[in-house]
Amino acid sequence: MKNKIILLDSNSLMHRAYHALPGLNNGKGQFTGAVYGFLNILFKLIEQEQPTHIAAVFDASKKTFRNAIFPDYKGNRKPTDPELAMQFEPIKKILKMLNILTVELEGYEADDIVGTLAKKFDEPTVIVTGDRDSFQLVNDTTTIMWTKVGISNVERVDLNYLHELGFESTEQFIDYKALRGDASDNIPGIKGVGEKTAIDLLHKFKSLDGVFENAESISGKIGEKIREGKADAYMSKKLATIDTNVPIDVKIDDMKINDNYSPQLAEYLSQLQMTTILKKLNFESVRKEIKIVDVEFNEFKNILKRANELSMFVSDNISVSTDSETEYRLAIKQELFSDGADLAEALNAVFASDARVILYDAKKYFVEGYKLVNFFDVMISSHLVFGSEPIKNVQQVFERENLNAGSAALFEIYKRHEKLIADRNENEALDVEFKLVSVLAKMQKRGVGVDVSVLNNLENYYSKILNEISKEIESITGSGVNVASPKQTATLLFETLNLPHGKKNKSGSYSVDEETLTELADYHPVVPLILQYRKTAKLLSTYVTGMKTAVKSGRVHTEFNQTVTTTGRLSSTNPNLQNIPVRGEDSKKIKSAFVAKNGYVLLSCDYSQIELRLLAHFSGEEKLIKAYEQGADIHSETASMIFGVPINEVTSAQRKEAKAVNFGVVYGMSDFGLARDVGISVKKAKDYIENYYKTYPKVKEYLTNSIEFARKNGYSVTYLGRRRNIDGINSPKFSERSQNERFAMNTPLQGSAAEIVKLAMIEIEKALENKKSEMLIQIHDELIFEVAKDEFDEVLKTVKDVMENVVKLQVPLTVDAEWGDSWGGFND
DNA sequence: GTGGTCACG
DNA sequence: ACGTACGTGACCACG
Repeated sequence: MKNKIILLDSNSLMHRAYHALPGLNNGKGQFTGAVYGFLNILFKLIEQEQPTHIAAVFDASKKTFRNAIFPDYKGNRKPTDPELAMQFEPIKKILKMLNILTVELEGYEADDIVGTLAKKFDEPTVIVTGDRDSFQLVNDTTTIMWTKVGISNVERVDLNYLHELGFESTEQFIDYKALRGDASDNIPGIKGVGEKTAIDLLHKFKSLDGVFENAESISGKIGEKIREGKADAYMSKKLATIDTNVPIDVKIDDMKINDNYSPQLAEYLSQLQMTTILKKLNFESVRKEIKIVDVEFNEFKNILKRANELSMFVSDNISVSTDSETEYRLAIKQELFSDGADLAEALNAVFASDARVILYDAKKYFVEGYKLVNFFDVMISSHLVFGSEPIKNVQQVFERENLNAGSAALFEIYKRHEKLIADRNENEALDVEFKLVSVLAKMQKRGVGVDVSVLNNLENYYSKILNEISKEIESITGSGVNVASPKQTATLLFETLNLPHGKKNKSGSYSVDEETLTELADYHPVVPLILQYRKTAKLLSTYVTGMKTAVKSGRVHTEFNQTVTTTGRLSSTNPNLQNIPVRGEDSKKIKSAFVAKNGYVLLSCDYSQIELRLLAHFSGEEKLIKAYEQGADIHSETASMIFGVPINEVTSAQRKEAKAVNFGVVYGMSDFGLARDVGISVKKAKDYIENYYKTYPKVKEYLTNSIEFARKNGYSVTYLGRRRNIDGINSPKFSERSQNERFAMNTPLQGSAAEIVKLAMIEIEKALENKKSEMLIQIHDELIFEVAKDEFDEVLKTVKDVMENVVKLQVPLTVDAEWGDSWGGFND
């Protein structure tokens, strides 16, 4: 096949695309218009021109050899918009993944390099640019695709085109510029010579040299100006002439196209939410070539026997693949159809195979009682690969990878993710998640004991209270308002009763949340009743009635999700056992319904201030480290420092405020947020924060670094290397940018804490393997066990020991323990 | 299905 | 001038 080269004047194209689509962003604060427009031009031209080689050329710096000739060259240029500037790294990254060579060289403009390459290879070449300067590069083999206006209007510029413009040669085109100048590049040309004069002169004298050879014969004012402007004209010619001898080492093979795109490409494009581009790229090679082979059970088993790696997908059949191209399908016995294999038998065969089994949601199979020895869970790898975005279902994963559901697609995703995770140093994070899968499955299956009679009593108790409150509200207000409806409550309080209103909520009506109502408590007797009603209704519906429906054979079995949170924490659903009330008398009532079985106690072990300790560890702040080493009360310590009082004179109010500051740091504190939480003025809060950072300067430094890291890389990273995408951190919108900065500060702390707990869980599960005692629940920094009384001392020691020593930090980790016959009646 | 509210770390 | 604490899930009303 004959060669054909496409050379992209990338800076010019990025500018064109950016100005055609200036505001285009993906809704996450990332501007993508230039990238999007650039790729659209690129793909259109690839299709149209069918090149064999491509290079994308960039400007390396603003100052070039032209500035040595004329310091003001391009001196009138405004700085590049930051919204455009931030798109250069993404486009280069994408070009790399497309296997398209990017070229840049310090001191040279893109069009010099383009000109050099065009001349060097002497092959049919198409230069893509929005810049008319490059017209001088046109010759018999080189044409230009010129993005005349915007990005969709592309014209082919060849020698004929130049003739039609009135130029007899490319040389004339340069001379034209030497005479006329170029305002946009700040090339002076000859003062007083405009477009028309320049063209007239070139028609008459053919060239710049010709003009000056005959300069004396040009009469009038214009002749004078031309003679005066000789030096300017020749300098302008130098500036306008593209340097085709740039010392650059590119071989033609470096530019060879290769559509074996990087596996990261689809992922990255979908991260930028460039769905149109994704479609255009047709990541369908896998899809198109999939061979589907229907097999019987014996053949199926033979395939399993031969496999080293095996993906499995279950729908109305069970399909397996040992590569991305072929799918072996086994029909499953359905209710209406008697033929086909038994699903359980087929699954057992799969999991008994020596192969690594690639599947979606391994925990589901563990819970169903299958034993998976060697597996790769695509649900979990997706959560890591997608920057810790929540994974909702398998369909979402296939969509993001641009593949159709099937076992071959799962195999393809496995290959992509395995490489990606290794490249991103997330192997350890992945490994921990995989090891945790079976641990969580066991915890779910164990469940926790619930005494339903306690719940029944509570149901009566709270129902009665609710009835009474309702009656009282009705008698006070004279109307049957439904307090559960924020809308009705707002109407009652702010229209009927005319109480002073506070903030509005998102939907524009006045908020009736707890904070607002607490402030209004003294205004009208109905307000405290509403608050009390709400609290009681919550307890009744969520924790009493709701829990009752979740009890199966005396136990509730929550579901722990590994792929929901953005920080790497677990979440708990159906029912959520991570938000059982802990404060106040009612919490004890509810918790007393959770009971240990006969001969056992419930043991709770929780990390003390794990996130603050991680802050001390990561920041290396000596004062914090020392305080923790000495087992000091960190909140009092902080209070003493920020309020400037001796440690033994810190009041409980000061300690409370300092505690809020300490929490605030972990959340990426703002003065406003702290003020609101503590109930002090913003000014005071600002002082506290300032004092805090003065006291612990390395904490400040650490947090700044966390933000800088996210800004530079687009993600935050945890102890084990988990990444969370932080993509709005460069947003021009203050609130969005600030929010992302808080994410950047909080994620490494919350995420690393979550990982430490996960590591402990894995080790504890192993340590308790041959014990009667079992781990049941995880509540972020707390683990709850059902411990056989005769194993108690040993188990407590083991658990505490593992939790405190599972990682080695610059500060000690400490664990507090409580235990009792029920969750509510702890007696330590 | 979404928003408001409130339970937790 | 901007308009906030970080991370979740369940329940209710309402469209």
